[in-house]
Amino acid sequence: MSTEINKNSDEVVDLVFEAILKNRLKPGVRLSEISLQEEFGYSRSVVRQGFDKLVDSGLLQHKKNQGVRVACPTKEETTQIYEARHAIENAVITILVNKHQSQNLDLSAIDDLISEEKRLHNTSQNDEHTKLSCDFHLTLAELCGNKYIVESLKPLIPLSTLAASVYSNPESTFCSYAEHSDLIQAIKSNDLDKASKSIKKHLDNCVKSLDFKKTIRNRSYSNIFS
Amino acid sequence: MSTEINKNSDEVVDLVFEAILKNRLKPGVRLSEISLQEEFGYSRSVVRQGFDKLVDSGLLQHKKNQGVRVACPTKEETTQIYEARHAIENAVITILVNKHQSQNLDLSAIDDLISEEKRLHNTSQNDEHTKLSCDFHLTLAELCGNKYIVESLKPLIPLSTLAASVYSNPESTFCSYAEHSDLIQAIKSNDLDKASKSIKKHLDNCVKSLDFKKTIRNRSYSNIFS
DNA sequence: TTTACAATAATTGTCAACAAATTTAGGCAT
DNA sequence: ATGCCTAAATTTGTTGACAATTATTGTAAA
Repeated sequence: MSTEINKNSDEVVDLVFEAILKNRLKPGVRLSEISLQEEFGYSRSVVRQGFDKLVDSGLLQHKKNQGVRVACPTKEETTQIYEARHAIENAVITILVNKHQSQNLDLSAIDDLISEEKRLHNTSQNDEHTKLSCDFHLTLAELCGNKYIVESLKPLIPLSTLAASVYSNPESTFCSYAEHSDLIQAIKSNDLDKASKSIKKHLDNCVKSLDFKKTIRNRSYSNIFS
Repeated sequence: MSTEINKNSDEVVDLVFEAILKNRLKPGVRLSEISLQEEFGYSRSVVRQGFDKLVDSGLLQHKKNQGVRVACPTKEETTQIYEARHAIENAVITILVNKHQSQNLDLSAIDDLISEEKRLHNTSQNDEHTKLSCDFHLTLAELCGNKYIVESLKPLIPLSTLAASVYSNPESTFCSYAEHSDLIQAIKSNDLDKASKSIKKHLDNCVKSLDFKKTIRNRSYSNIFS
C-alpha cells in the first residue's frame, strides 16, 4: 500500500457529525456497523468506538442488540438543548466582547462565514445554509480559546439540526443570517448588553420557528454515506 | 451464578469518576487495562470502552501505545476549566432562581448537603469534604432538570479536583462551605444579581486558592482501587 | 558507581471468530 | 387480503488471539 492510513474512530465521529450538519443523516435512521465497515474499510471495532463516542454525546441513541440510531430529539429535549445552548453561547459572546475590548480579537473567520451566508441567502441551497449556520456558532465558540467550552457546545449544534429536521416549518427560516450579522456587529461595538440580547433573541427565534405538533416515524437503515 | 450482573463500561466510568472525586486517583497516575480487569473481573474491552469515554471527557489522557493516565491540568487548562464552569454554573443559578420564583423549587437535597458540609467543617476529613463540595455543584446542576447542562458540567468538576490536587495550597481552604451557603441563600431570596455575584466570587476564590508555581512529576501505575 | 546497550517482559492496538439476539422473509391458516 | 407462526438471514455483543510498541530488567564497559 502507498500511504499509511490510520483510520481511527475519530474519523467515524467526524463523518457522522458532518453528515448530520449537512442534513444527510435524518433523525431516527439506523446505522449498522457493517455498512460503514464495508463502505469505508473501517474495521468493525473502530466503527463501534466511534459510535460509542457519538452515543455518549447524545447524537446517536443506543438500544441493546439493536445498534444505534440517529437521535430524534423530543419537544422537551429540544427545549433543553436550546436552554443549554443559551447558557453556553451567552458566555461565549461575553468572553468575546471582553476579548475584543482588551486585545484585538481577530474576527476574520466569522466575517468570511457571514459573507458566505450572505451569498447563499435566498438561494435554495438549504442544506448548505444549515451547515454554514452551524459553523458560525461553532466558530464563535472556538474564538474563545477555551476547549472545554467548545466541547460543551459541540454536540448541541448537530442536535439542533436534528431537531430542526424533525420539527422545522417550511415557511419559516430556521437560523437567520441577518441575526448572525447583528450579533457580530454588537460584539464589534463592544456592546455586551446588545450582544447578549441578540444571542438570546436569535436562539428563541430558532425555537419559535419549530412546529412541535409534528411527529415523525423512525426510518430504517440508510446508505446515506454512499 | 446468582444474580445477573451486567458489568458494563459505565461502571468503569463511575469507578474512576468517584475515585477522582475522593482524591484516591491522583493526577498523572497510569491506569492499565489489565489491572482493572483482574481486580474487578471486567473484560478488557469493557475497560477500554470506559477509558475511551473518560478520555473523551478529558478526565483521562491517552497516548498511543502507552495507555491512559489521569489528567493533570496545566495552569492554562485550569483557568479554562473554571472559565467554563462559570459559564455553565452561572446559567444554572439563573435557571434555579427563575424556577424558585415561579414554581416551588425543592432545595432539600441541597440543604442536606450543606448540613453535612457544616458538620464536617473544621474536621480533618479533607477528602470527604472535597467529595461533598463536588456533589454540591453537581446537584445544583441536576436541579435545573436539563440533562445537557448536567453533562456539560459533569467532567469539569472532577477536573477541578485534579487541578486542586496539583496546585492546592495547604493553608488555604479550597471550596468553602460558607460560600455555598451564601449562594443558596441568594437563590432562596430570589436575588439573581446576588446569586450571580456569589457564584462568580466562589469560583474565583477557588482559583485564587491555587498555587500555580507548583510542579508535579508523573506518577507510575497505581493500585488505588485495591 | 554510573551509563549505555541488549534482551526480556508487559502492555496496548487491532482484528477475526463465535454466540446471542433481532429483524426479515415465507408459508399457512383464518 | 390479513394476521400469525416458523425458519433463515442479518446484526450485534463478547471474547480471545496475535502483532506492534513500549517499559523493564540485566549485563557489560567506562
